[in-house]
Amino acid sequence: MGRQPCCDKVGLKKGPWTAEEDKKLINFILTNGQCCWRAVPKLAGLLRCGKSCRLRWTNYLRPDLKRGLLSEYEEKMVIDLHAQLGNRWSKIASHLPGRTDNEIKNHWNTHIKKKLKKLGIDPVTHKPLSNNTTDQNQIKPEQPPLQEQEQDHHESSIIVEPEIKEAEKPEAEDQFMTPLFESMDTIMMNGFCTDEVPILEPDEILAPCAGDASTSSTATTTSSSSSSSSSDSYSNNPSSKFLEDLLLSDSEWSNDNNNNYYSSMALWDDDDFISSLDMLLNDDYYDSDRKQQQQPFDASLNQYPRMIMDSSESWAYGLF
DNA sequence: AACCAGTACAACCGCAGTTCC
DNA sequence: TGGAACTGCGGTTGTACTGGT
Repeated sequence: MGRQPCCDKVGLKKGPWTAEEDKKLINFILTNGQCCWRAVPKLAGLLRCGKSCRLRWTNYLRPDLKRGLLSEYEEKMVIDLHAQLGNRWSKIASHLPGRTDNEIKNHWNTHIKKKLKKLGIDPVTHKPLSNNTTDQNQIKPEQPPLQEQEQDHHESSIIVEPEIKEAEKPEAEDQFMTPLFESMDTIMMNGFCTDEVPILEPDEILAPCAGDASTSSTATTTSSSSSSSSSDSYSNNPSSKFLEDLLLSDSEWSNDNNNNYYSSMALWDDDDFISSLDMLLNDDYYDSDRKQQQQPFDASLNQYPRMIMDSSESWAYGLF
């Protein structure tokens, strides 16, 4: 017997999600938590496969996601991490709270690659492009990309990140930071590391899964098996404490970032999240107060992705 | 106004790893 | 211990949008 396909294919919807589907999914996860994605579409009344639901949730609907372009700081972080980890987007994403692997991957392919090339840096090897030629293929045979080098490490069981003990990660990663970006190093040397910024797990926000709250967090994209220890430590703490700490940090960060990006971080405390979701799930409420809902947000700080947003869809984006 | 090429990003696909029985 | 089920990940595709002509 072959493996059962992830979905029946027949009769299942594909393509862009509608607001109605989003609502159903959010409603379901709100009441049931994240468990058994295969069963989600059936139970939630969606004509989607479980995989599609999971992706929609982790990449788009999760309340702890940041929306908008990556800040300059985040970009540098991505570049630096990419130099160390290669195309392991989920690992990279785990260092950037509120960002998904998909988002980072897209941003890399559409923005960062070009920027690096403009700066004369090979986005694959993270080394200066040859002056003689722009054909990076001529470099490759002599100088394998860091990514490939790391592959070799994997093959010889010398794995960069997985072998780093959780408690040692911040220091350990400092060692791996390349000097490509002095500012990054400076930040790291000053004691800031994204590993110290806990990733807000959905189960810290949402009502716990009826079945097993302890496992619900594993369904998030950013909570890979190597998700930071800090998130673990915070999972036992009230999220209000976490947010308190985080917001304090944010205010400091925003002073260091001209664009005040972090002031727009969409992290919610428990009460706000639930009440706001209830509010937003109610079209009438949201439609009538949409302008008011959006007022606190500076459009320049919340550069939502270009989307088709009619009045029935925009409720979802008010979340972020 | 219409067309077209380039861009950005959501979503899909298929494979690999993990868990469970 | 092996296989099925489930989940996560990275690569790729599809399509809406933008800007130029």
